[in-house]
Amino acid sequence: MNFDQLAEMLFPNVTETPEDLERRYPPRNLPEGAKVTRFAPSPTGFVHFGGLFPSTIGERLAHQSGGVFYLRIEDTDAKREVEGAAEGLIRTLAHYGIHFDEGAILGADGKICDQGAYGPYRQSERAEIYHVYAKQLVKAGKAYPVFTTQEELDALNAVDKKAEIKSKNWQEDSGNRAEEQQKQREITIEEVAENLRAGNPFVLRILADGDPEKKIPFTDLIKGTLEIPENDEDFVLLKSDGIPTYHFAHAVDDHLMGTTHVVRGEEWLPSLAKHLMLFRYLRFKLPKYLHIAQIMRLDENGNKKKLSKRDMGANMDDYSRMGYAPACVCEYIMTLLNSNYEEWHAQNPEKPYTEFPFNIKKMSNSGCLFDFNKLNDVSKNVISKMTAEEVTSQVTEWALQFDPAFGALLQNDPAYAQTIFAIGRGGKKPRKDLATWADAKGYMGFFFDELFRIEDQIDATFEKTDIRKALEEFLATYDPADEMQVWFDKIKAITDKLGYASDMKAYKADPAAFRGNVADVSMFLRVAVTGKQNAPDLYTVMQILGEGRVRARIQKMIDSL
RNA sequence: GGCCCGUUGGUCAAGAGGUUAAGACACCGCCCUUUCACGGCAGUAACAGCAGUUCGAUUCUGCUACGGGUCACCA
Repeated sequence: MNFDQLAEMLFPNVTETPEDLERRYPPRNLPEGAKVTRFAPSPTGFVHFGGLFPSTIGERLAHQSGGVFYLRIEDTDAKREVEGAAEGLIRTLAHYGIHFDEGAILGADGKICDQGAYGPYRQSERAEIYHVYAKQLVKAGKAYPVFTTQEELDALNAVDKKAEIKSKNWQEDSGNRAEEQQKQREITIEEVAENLRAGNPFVLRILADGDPEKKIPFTDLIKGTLEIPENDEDFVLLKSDGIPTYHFAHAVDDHLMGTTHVVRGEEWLPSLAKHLMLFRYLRFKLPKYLHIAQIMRLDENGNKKKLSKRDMGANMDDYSRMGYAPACVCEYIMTLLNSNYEEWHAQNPEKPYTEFPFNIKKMSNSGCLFDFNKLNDVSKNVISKMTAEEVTSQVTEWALQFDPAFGALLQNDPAYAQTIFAIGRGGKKPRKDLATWADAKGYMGFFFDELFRIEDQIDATFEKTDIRKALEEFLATYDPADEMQVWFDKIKAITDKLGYASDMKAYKADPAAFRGNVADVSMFLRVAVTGKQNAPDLYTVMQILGEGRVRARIQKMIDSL
């Protein structure tokens, strides 16, 4: 077989050589130790939690080392592509603080465009580049074409690939594959010529020289030393439409774009042998690999499952809807990424997570389960440190989008809203009640007459006449100008008048001696004023509500008794 | 089924041939407190199993079990 002749027949239009490309995309001029990483999604939908994860790692590695973080769109499968997905991806990532130095970016017109010297950054636009290397491989006798007729191709596209694989008999399959592969390798130059004349499409397959009985030692930066069986499968490099498969595009792109560290999910581990083979055939320097463990969830039977697209917590847009602040989600991701992050954060409470010395060695090599409890806790801590102003504007922004009626109330009187969110904020022991913006309504809704209603009842064990008397007495002596202590002393006085205990210690010593205590009287007032048994400090609440609202609500409660 | 990866409390995890096997979340109790939240203090709870190496193994080796991933002209 004359490989030069074959290469010319298959790629007559390719005139460039790999050397030309090397010149066009020279090595990057970066300081020692600078890492070049990328996020390389296929535009098939929204950003997945499992996608934000590796992109955060890539971003940290690059920017922490003074390197480059770029975005490459892997749109080599036109069948699965979703319109606008790439744009959405970029927007969502930016929302979570993931910004790219180069690659596919969002132009002023909201459309994708390229920025940087190593483009194009959309694989669909790089066909000629791949073909240069494809031709080289054919010339070297490392790749060969396999022809199919159009009818066969249509039939192939028609079947559900996944269903077919599942129903396959594995043992039978492995024997057949080697046989069929051998037959395809033996194609003659005449057969190629004939097929090309007939206009039959072909795929380009690699000529695998591996022996799966032999193991290649390989060091993954997260997994450590692994043993990879050599690849003996003549996998597809170019599909019949001339577009490369992931494997081929990965080798060519990450080489030309100068990627130093490939961060991707561990589901790629089984195809690593293919990539090692490609880099060897193409004489490319192998990048470092970080194969990260999957994010899991618990299924109905209590087994761990890969967090899939349909699961709650998978789509990053879900977090926006649920009211999680991006800063909280990022913080949570950091706790999952590096086990010593929380410790560092405790010691450096004021520093942003971007200053954390992210360390590959501290990354888990087993999967982790998504934990809303932990996310909520992290969120409460993050939000408790925000200023009232910040919380007000974020809650308002969230509510306007997802709870317009509530949003309108907040927007109507921003100063009032801010006073509400200032409760317990600041100081050494800030209130930690909000985990999401959506929680705000439940805690604070009663401040608005439109949302106020009696949610918790006063315990039926108390005499209605006691309640009425307490509330009436309070109205009689209530003066909003009172200092807190004066205000509470008045409540104590009412308590004593009722024959309740104003001294909690005395009450606890002998509960039977009293009909109730000052906490009970406070509870009457709290339910009347807030509609709830649990609320922030009642004095503060009354101060914010103002005399009119306080009196009206208490009167309404008296009337209802 | 083959191949690959993994397995420390309910969850995330530190650790390393000799430790009372950290810490965080969750849960529970107590204290503080007029309720809630916060805060403080304590508590329940773990090295998947079996062999081997060793004076000693959760840590090293092997096997088993379990979990996950993968086996496309998808990425």
